[in-house]
Amino acid sequence: MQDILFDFISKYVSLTEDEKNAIVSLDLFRSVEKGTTLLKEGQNSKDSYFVLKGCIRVYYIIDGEEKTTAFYTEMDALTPHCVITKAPSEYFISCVEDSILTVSNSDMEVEINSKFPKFELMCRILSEELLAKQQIDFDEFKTSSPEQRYLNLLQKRPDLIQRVPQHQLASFLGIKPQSLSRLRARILEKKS
Amino acid sequence: MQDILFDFISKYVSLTEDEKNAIVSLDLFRSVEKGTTLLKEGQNSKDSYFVLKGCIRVYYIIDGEEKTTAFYTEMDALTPHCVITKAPSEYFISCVEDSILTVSNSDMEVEINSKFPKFELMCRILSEELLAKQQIDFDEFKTSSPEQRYLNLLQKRPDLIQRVPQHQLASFLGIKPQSLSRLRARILEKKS
DNA sequence: CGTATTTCTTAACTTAAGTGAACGAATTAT
DNA sequence: ATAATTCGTTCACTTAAGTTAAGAAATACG
Repeated sequence: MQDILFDFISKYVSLTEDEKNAIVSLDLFRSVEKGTTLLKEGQNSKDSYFVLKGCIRVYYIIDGEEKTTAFYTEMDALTPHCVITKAPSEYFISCVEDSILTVSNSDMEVEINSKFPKFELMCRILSEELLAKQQIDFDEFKTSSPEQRYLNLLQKRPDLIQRVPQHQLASFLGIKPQSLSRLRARILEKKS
Repeated sequence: MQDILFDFISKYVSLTEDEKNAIVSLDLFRSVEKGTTLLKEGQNSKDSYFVLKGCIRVYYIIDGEEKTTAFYTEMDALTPHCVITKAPSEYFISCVEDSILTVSNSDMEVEINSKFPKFELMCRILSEELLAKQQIDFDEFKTSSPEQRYLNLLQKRPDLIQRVPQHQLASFLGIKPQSLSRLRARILEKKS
């Protein structure tokens, strides 16, 4: 399981055995059950996550309704907004499936980063990359219709459509569950 | 003018006079005329921008139509996607107004970052912050209607609505110019 | 195993966005 | 200065998403 983490890190920097051991000794690995809430609205957590296996989601509760805005699966890293701003969280994070994660505290990260400049470098490259990637995702979202967004998702993350409940997918696509059902029926119609 | 840049930097790290001089000696400042194209689709630029004064925009040309997805104004930093991925740009960047920018080459940045670890730290903090901020923007976009998005923009960036052409604003809000006109008329109606 | 709950789909109706066209106003080019 | 183009708004019409409600399917749970 640890290998997944080191495979991921190796895309950015190369680690010595000592450095790898330093990471392992932090004891970051956690198994979490489907349905577990990792972060609640209003909380002031310092934890960041990296998904080794499974799926977690970010959602808001607006007017009593759950609005899912993001899914994180294998090899995805998530630093919640509240960790950066040190303000209470505006959203929830919970497990869509039984998952294995690393959970790292931001104090811990500051310490590691100052001890190993290599991590600082990795974090910079990683967040620049994530920022650029997310910009493209946002641009695609803005410039396409719900139907195009669904077809796009089908191309880029086909697994999500299988493993995630429809009503969560719907808000992820910026529409209502009923509209997603209808839209899918429409697409099937067109194909035939 | 330089002070704006140093004010910005001081939010993240504090610089010595030597370090400030090192930056000034890079000769990053550029005046650009309204309408100037800074980056074209297909180009492989290494330049990043920081807006000291004015406004620049990111837009795609999709089926012959301009789709504006982002505006950068005073104190905003923009590293184009192609600089990160080293692939040809998918979008254009141009000046909405006469502007004063800093333009920095990524080779230059690598050099500075290795010379002054402080910059590395600043870049990491900055991109983490931008990533978090953009995530919230994306979430708000997903969870609200065009009308709510317009009202939200009116709150958060009222200047944009004044200084930017309507048809560019429209695609920024994910709709057509005609829909933006109608939506604004609808809001005025409601108020009275 | 069966009941309760949640989830997904369908349908009818409402509301808002997309489309194509027209027109005046503003901007730009010559 | 004038012509040409671009821009913003309005309108009528089309299409798709929101809403409300109902029923079927899947899932959770005692």
